[in-house]
Amino acid sequence: MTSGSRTRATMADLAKAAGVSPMTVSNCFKHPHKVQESTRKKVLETAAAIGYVPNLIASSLASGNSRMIAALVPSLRNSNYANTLKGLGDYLHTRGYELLLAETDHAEREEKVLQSLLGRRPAGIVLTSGQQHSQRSLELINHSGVPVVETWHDAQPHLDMAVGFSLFDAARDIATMMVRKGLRHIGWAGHDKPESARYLQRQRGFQKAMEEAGLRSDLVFLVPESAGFAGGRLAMEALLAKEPQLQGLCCVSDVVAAGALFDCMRRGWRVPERFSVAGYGDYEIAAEVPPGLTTVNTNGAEIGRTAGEMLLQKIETGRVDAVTRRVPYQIVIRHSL
Amino acid sequence: MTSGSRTRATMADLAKAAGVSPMTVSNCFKHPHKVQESTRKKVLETAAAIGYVPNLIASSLASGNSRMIAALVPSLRNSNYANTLKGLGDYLHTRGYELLLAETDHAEREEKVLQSLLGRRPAGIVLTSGQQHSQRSLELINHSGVPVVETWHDAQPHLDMAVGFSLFDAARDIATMMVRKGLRHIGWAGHDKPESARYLQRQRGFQKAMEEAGLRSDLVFLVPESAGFAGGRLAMEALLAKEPQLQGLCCVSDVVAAGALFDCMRRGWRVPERFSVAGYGDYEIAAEVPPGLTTVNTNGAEIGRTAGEMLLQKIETGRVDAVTRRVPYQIVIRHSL
DNA sequence: CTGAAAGCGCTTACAG
DNA sequence: CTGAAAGCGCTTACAG
Repeated sequence: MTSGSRTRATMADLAKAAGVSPMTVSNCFKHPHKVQESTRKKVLETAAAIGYVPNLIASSLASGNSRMIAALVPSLRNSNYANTLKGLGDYLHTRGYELLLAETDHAEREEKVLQSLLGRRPAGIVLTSGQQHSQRSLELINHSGVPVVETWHDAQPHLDMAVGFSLFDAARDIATMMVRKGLRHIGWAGHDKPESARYLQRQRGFQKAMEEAGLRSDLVFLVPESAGFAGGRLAMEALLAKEPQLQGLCCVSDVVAAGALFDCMRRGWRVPERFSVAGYGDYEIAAEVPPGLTTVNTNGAEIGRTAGEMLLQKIETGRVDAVTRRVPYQIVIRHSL
Repeated sequence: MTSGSRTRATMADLAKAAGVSPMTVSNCFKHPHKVQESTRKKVLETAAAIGYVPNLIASSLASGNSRMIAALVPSLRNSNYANTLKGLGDYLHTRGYELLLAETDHAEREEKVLQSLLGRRPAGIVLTSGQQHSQRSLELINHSGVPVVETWHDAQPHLDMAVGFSLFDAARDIATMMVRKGLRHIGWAGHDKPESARYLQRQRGFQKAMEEAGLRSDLVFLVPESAGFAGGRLAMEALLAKEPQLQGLCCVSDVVAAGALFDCMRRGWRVPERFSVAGYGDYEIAAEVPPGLTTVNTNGAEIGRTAGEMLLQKIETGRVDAVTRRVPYQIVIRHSL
């Protein structure tokens, strides 16, 4: 049942059909108050009757506003980014903007992707910084003059605007919570990706909490990001070898934390009686892996929505209330500590 | 360090700078063979020097091809869809197309989203059918005349083209595998979403395998999709009550299967000696949850890439080799059965 | 409240 | 191989 009229009605067609000029049609959609009630009604009815759908490409070219926001994400598989994209997309939709998406895990590819995206003349760009951006990428964006917001970023923006939360504070808070439970020998399972400031900030937050409590802050083991759940087991093994009295593990992510919980199950250790585990991210698995992972929810959707708000404010008014915004995180208490 | 020249160089600027006509510039990019080597070289160099980025909005309007593919997905959190999007996006990028993304979980919202998207004049549409599409949605698409491919779909396309795999076959194959392991009492943990043919097809595949083996095919329990991992536990409990000798559980998804494995751990049941579990989807968790979940990999990325291929073939040549394509699935053998 | 006209930055037959 | 000209479907001052 494929068919479809290949020639869509244009604004001129609609104008003729409704017996008005094209510009009145345009006003009916863009500035309804400028046109008389009865005229508008007639135009809108005619539009529905002939199935008129405004051509936003022509609109973009004529108005200089594409109403498209380009989003670059390192990976859709990361549910944090997926949430950010959902928060962003939902917000944009309510404002009549569309999402132009590109996934780029490599910095080199990022430049090419950016080139293509920029050709589309997006009204704004959302950078989700799983990685650092190359100098050339920054130049491309800068030269384009398109407003940008960096997400999952808690420092000063590299470019224009930024939204995120304090990775440091969040890690410190949950580590402090372990201390308050009475644990004295606590390890950190991190990732060995030195170029990622994000992981380092979390680790520093953990270490700060240990120092504040007068505890060892060197029970640190870094696993490759690619290890997935297995990273939790690797960290358990390494840190237990270093400190046999280890009572708990504070993890760089829920994936690693879930891996640690699996390892506890394997060992027959009860959680949290025998061993405690803290996660980071509040992924879906956190709620489901027994006995429930205590973790920090970093509110990805809200980060996305905030990024959208900042961008549209900048696009439509030329200015923003604040170039950096923080989105609150929450510690979600379940039963793993 | 925000700046950026708000006024970007146009093709006319570049033409003037390079001392040629705009149309020669256009040809340098679109039909390089039509222009003399030396001329082309000069134009390209000048373009790089002034940082010219072709305006694809103007290009789209003039040529009638937006080179944008609109993709509608029910949820980005589902890693199957995330993979499909990645496969699609990577392919489109190599072909100079961009991805216009929208997430819609509700059929009603889908219509509004479709309206906006269609206004963008996408060259093609990818529908990822987590749900049925409303009559109105189908009409909208049909009326637009834009080529569409439905993904994760194994029957005849509702609209135009479809790409997927046999949900039935995949489920039957993995269930048959359980039978071959010598299991006699096998249950099905499915989802109670009657409108989803997708779940039903898997269930039928399971039941077919049981019938072929002369085993009971009524050990079926449906859990709400929203139950997540907990669904596995619920199904275990219900089916064990129905058949105390239950030896294995064939699951509608890896999430449910992982939940079943968690429940086995909780019970202290060794897998697969005491109990076997089969998954569906090969999500990240399948490889990581002990002892490793045997499951079916449905090749999401390949589905996305194939969708892209079909669409671009249709867009650029006006026809396709086949309106329906299947992407092979694989059974990934680990240790849960 | 309504409209004629120019223009957004490209592409595309059509000539030369 | 190169170019002048019309046109894609809108929006936007500017008049009336």
